[in-house]
Amino acid sequence: MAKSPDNKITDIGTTNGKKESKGRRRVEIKRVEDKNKRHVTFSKRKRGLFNKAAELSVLTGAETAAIVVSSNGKVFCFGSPLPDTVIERYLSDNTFLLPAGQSDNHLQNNNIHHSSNKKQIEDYVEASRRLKEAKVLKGGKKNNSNNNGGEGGCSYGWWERPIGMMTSLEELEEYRDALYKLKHNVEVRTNQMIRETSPSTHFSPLLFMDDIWNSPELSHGQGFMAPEFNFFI
Amino acid sequence: MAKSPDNKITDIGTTNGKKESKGRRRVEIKRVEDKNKRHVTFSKRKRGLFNKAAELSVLTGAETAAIVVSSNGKVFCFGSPLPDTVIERYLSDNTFLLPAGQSDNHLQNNNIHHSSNKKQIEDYVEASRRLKEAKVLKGGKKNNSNNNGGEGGCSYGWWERPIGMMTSLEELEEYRDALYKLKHNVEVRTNQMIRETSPSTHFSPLLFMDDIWNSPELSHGQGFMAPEFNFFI
DNA sequence: GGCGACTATGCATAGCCGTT
DNA sequence: AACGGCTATGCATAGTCGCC
Repeated sequence: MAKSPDNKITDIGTTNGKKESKGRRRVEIKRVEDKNKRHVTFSKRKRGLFNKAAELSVLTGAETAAIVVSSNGKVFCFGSPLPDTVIERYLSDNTFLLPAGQSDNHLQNNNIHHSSNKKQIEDYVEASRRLKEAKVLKGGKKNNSNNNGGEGGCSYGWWERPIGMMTSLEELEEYRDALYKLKHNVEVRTNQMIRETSPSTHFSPLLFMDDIWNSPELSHGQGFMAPEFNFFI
Repeated sequence: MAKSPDNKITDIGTTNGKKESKGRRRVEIKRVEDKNKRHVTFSKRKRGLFNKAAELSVLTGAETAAIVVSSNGKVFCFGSPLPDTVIERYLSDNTFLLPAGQSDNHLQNNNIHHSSNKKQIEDYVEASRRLKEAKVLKGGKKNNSNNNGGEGGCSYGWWERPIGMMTSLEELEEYRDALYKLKHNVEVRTNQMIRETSPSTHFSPLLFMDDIWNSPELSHGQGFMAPEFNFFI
């Protein structure tokens, strides 16, 4: 066990303890206020993130992409096939269930969520950390639904949440029923359209996607990284 | 252990076999051949990747998104604001795609767009975006105080809206397929919940594959995870 | 003061095992 | 055959120092 016996995670800054070593110290997951340190952290961790993405890709054969936008608005990306390839994949597989409403007018879009999101994600990461710690300290069986998280209210509507976040059976069943209706609706409409238009001649919604996948010039590149990566690490 | 002079991940294979232990062992970064192990690695590392992305976001205030597509084709994603938000940022940052390049570091970033595919990709992205917008999942009854400013006040369920606005057959079919997937997701989840229904109306320990990420207590909707996340991991 | 290099350490995770 | 949990360990990285 690497941890010291008096592993008190919460008091890193030892009140009167010895001055710690020069090594890595535990850091709270909240915004780093010092601008300099923040930038360094950004660089280091961005690199680490991309590395992880690359490794995951190689190890498991998964396609991975990571996008990072610095607080200055600079965009960095990594993708195992090309970032765009993976993103296309995401968009095509995920056209449903997304909160949507993210308009196409880039920066203009002043989604109110954005600002409040920061705080929430901080809370959430912090809470997850505390949960993990609690588990470690207790060392016993997992203590689910413990009060670590503290805060309650979800600020997202239930319809915006992934299925896994729907906690009541009623919600799920209601949702399922709604989907049945919608499915039926769509099916009827689709068939109607098929009848109205032409036979099944033009069935290639994602044709060009395949073109991209199979393009030899694109597939040999393993893990693409934006050039910026090289000088803003 | 002393630091190795070169810690690039590519030199990992150098080490000769060391002693065996139960702890983590050095692993070469190459495809894991054993299917089971590969799956486990995928799950663990995907989780780690998302965690890193979240932390980076909190620490530095950056926007981050990560997309992972398993070798089975299942799509998982995380985004600090919503994944789509970050992706939009990324996509709209590709200003160099436009006739008048302006971005500083041009580069062929992930520029696969020079080919004839470019237009197609753009069209596709645009189409999927429109499709997504058509599916704005808003206006459900249920709670939610948090009236997100978007376009909230639809008194009818979203599934009751006319779908006549979808003008192309492709869109409809894609939509239908998406619904099938989603329906399946919901069904599986519902059944799972019914099976697990416990006296204590609260969260079942088995409820979420990734307790940290999906726990309603902890995630508040920030750091959005794709629904598919629930049945693969 | 930004950038690299270094160092000590926190954290992620490979392998295993017990449950479901 | 997926999942949660454990343990030991590799790896990432916070802080520091030295150089530009």
